[in-house]
Amino acid sequence: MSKIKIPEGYKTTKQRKAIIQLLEENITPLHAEEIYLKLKEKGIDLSLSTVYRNLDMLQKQGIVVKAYMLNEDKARFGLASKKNYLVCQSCKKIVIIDNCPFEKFKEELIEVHGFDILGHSIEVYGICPECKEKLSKNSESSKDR
Amino acid sequence: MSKIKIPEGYKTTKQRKAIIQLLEENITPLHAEEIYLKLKEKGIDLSLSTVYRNLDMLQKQGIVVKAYMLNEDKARFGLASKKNYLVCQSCKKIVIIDNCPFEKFKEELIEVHGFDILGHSIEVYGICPECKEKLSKNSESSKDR
DNA sequence: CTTCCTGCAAAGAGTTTGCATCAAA
DNA sequence: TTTGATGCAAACTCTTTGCAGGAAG
Repeated sequence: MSKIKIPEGYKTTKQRKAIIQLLEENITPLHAEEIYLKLKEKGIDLSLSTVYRNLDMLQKQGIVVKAYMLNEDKARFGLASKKNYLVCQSCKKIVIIDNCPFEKFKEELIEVHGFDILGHSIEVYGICPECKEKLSKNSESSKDR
Repeated sequence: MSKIKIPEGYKTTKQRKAIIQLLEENITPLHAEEIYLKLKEKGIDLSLSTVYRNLDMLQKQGIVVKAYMLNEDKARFGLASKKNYLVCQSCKKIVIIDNCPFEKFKEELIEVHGFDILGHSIEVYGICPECKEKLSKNSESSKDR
């Protein structure tokens, strides 16, 4: 059951429903082609251009956000509600930052620069606990205890 | 006089020097083509592929950062030292955030998620004071005083 | 002189678009 | 029915690459 509703004036097609559902299931923003392939695997019949056209529409409706990650040249698409996240540079796992502390910072920016703040995006790169453990094991065994 | 030095093993060509200098002069990260055109205007003879090749090298050396801005599909390139900024959505002016408050937040993330933090990027979108003023004038005059 | 750099043109990759067909309302 | 959505293939845009000539060390 999808929480996101298809906007007024747009038809409910199985491709569109599937794309939205997939975005809801995935915390990680996906490449257009990943969306296409994952849905194909699930037995949904669609084309890459349908994926792009739907993502474009959803972006214009403010439902989807398009973002480029560090050292990548393909756009990723995710739900607008999932915007601030941590990325593990080793396994690429993504962890959403729920209580974005940016709100506090906002006031400061408004004071100092006089900007009206409309929005923001934060990307943080690091190593997740699981990978940290694996990596330290490897370095220990290479030291041969 | 350029603060950035050309890395060891790379030759000092006029194109390379000019690209680095241009990046130093501009707070705003530039598109590859903008760099190409601006340098052409200054009378420097270069090609677009030279721009790309140099930016690529500088990025691998950690001197330059490649970033995509919201609603843009072309990469922008700026010096790595100029990473956190405010962007005016109206005039596209960029203001660098000097004292990034992220450091405080980092501790919190490490505690909550157990990530080792390697780096981060913050983009903030808003309207700068100048544009705000212009925009409010326009809406007043449209109200006809 | 040797090595690296450049310009040009061609190739590549991701994304967008036109058109005929198809399905939702 | 009417209107919007889809699939396909072609077109486009940005970026990368191969190669021969040229400049820096």
